[in-house]
Amino acid sequence: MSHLATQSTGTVDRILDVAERLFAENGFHATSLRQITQDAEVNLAAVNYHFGSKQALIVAVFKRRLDALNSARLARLDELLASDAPPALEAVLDAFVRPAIVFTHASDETGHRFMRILLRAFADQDADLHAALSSEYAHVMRRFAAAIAETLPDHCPDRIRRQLDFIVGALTHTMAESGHDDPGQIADDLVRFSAAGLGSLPHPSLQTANQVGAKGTLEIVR
Amino acid sequence: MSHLATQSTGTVDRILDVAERLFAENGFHATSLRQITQDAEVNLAAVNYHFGSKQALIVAVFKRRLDALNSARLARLDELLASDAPPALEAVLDAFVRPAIVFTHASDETGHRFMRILLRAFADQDADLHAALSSEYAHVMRRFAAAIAETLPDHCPDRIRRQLDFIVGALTHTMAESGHDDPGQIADDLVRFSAAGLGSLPHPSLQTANQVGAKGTLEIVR
DNA sequence: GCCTGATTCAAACAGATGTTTGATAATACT
DNA sequence: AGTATTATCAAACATCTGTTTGAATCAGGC
Repeated sequence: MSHLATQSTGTVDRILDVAERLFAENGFHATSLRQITQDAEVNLAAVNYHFGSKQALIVAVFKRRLDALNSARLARLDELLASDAPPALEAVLDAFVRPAIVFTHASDETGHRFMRILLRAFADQDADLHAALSSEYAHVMRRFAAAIAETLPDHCPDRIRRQLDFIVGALTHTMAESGHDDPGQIADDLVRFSAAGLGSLPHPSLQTANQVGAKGTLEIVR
Repeated sequence: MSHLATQSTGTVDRILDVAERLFAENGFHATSLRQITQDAEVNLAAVNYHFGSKQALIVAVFKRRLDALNSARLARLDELLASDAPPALEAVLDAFVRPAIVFTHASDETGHRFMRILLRAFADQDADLHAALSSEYAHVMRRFAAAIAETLPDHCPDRIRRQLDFIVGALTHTMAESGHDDPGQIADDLVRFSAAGLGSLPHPSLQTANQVGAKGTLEIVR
């Protein structure tokens, strides 16, 4: 018993909040359980009691926020697909990009903090972390890749998915580094930037036999 | 005495090589000096003797490779600017992107390893590291931003610099995550992608008064 | 030869780390 | 009521961390 089965006090939430902040500020390894439990005003043993280990705590911190972000993305995508007309490329990209940007620039610093953790997760190639996240993220990325492929029917889906990696990189980097600029402006720029980039794909008619083996990010974190 | 003043045996080089590998594999904090010195077959105290501290070793690992990469970039940019005709946007972007991609996909795994460290440096917002790198990188980024601004004379330089952040993000992410695909193909795609994105900048004529305060990545690591 | 500086080495230092333990307090159930 | 489960707590566990020390070894100059 012990792990996972509880929903009682604010202890586990307080741990998650403080851990999220400290992970973003100092990194996973550099943040000690004593630091977390002290700031959260809980006992040192509470982390191992409620989560099982430090590693499990890291994963828990991620899943909590990622669920919200991806839900927002998919909600916007569903809304797009519900209408009769096929969605424009810009609209699909906007559904993917804007929720992330908006979340990052939330009034409190929560979003910005979390996005720096996300960038860290890309850097730290932590096997457990990737495994935990891929189960959630894979679904989302597949749906967006499919929606984009539908707006660019002439193009190879693998190629599109590779380009999507560019967008993810630009988005992640921008979210982690950007200051307190106007989030709407940033989202506008990135959507336009990405749409133009995708639109510049050469037509497959003159495509020579090139390998698209492409073990890109898609297979690692989504 | 002690620090920095030596160039004797292969001890310091052996430490740098092993440290670079382990930092890329496990991160800075997760890599211990005992691990490094054991793999390098040198004494534990050698790191503190030759570099002064673990932090100084981290910086040293970076500077060694970054010098080579940025030199290659600037050499290609100079070559471009030397010709009479003003360079095309794609050519400037290529001079920035391709050396990084090629270096990342070097025959040995050195390049790929190092690029994962670089991504880690973006994630870990280490003050000392940023300070050490900015002194070198700032020069390079300023020159490329200027060259790009010259090929897009109508546009606001601040805006261009912000777009350059998108490219850096896409490049860094791609280099850190991409497998053993064809590097030339990746560079081609990214250059075309970036050029199209930059080319889609709206003309300043209809530019409303929007702030471009933009404390982007440029000021942090270059 | 001897001496001087630079380098290596084994050992110890002082602390921080994640995790476990066993007791204690709080809560829920019957 | 009383019993069982859940949660919190202080303390200790074993291990790892970066750094320092002082003696041993090597180099080259005189």
